[in-house]
Amino acid sequence: MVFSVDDTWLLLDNQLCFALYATSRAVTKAYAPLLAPLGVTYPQYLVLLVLWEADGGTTPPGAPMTVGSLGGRLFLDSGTLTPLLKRLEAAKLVTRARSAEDERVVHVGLTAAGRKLRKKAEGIPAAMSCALGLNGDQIATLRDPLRKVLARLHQSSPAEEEVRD
Amino acid sequence: MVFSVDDTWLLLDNQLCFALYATSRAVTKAYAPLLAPLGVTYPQYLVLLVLWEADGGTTPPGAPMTVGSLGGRLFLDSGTLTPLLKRLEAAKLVTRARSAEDERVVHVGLTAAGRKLRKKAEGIPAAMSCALGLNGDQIATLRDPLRKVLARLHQSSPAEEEVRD
DNA sequence: CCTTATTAAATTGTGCCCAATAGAATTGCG
DNA sequence: CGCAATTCTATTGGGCACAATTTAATAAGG
Repeated sequence: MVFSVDDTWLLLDNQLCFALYATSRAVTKAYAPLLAPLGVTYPQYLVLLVLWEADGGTTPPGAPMTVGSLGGRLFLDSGTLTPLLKRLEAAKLVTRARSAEDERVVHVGLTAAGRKLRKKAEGIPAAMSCALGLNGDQIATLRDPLRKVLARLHQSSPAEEEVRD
Repeated sequence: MVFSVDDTWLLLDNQLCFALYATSRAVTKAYAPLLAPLGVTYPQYLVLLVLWEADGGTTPPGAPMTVGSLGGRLFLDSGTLTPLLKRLEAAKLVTRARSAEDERVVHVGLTAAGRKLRKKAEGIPAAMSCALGLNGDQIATLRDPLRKVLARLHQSSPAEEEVRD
């Protein structure tokens, strides 16, 4: 039995991209019950992860997070982040304020409630690891090649920054 | 230097789920220039893949595709598919028609233009393989564990079908 | 039969995502 | 300085994704 390359590669279940697309959606759905107690969506949770990190232990007042730096970490632009941050602000988890030095910039920070939410989130990674059926090694084994692909895609289509040759 | 487990696992760049989420979005974006000549989006392309398969060589008139069977393949429900199929219908690529035997069911089929589009799509998998920087083996090595995770997630949260014990 | 479940799609409402554009502030340069 | 590029955020508009509800048709049980 002979298949043409095209026939085989066009089959949905042979495609990596579809596996990626479907799994990503399924994972996001799997977060819903874990995030419900926190009252946030998965993209909102990602914003909080970045803010918790920036807020973190050593020398807390590093450069404050902005819409742009958040977008740099999450690969999202203001078109997505602005309304999302407004919802987090309405939920009283984050603050948004124009920078005094540069009025173009909007600083994003955690409220006390937002900081406090971190405690309730600490069990989530372990719960997801269990839901996915993967241990730490297996997670790394899957994560690292994905980050390689991601880096390559961002290289060929950089998120607006200068491309150095 | 000692990190608590929670600290390490909450770091964005350690998370598999974020790598999945970010890579999936980047991949969808990478499809845009490849799909632009066909005039469809990535989810619309996925629907066409399923229809092309069902339309395919051996014994063409297998059971006709329906909104439900399409959703079964793509893990999407009518809330997503109905408007998407209406757009594909408006683009004259697919047909939608109530089944005569069961008026609840909507048959989805390809128009001549939809069938013809397959030719223009045949180069896409190879182009993506190149854009991702992965050969066939590497694609399989990444795809198969993703499908395992996907299967597990669909098992714990089945898409509405009966759960057998 | 005839009523009650069940099923398939469609609809509604909320929240992403992203491209394109617009506004406003700042920077660079002549 | 003055003004043209640049930068940062917000806005607009289209297209997913999904939960929850609705509508219509069929199946099942008494």
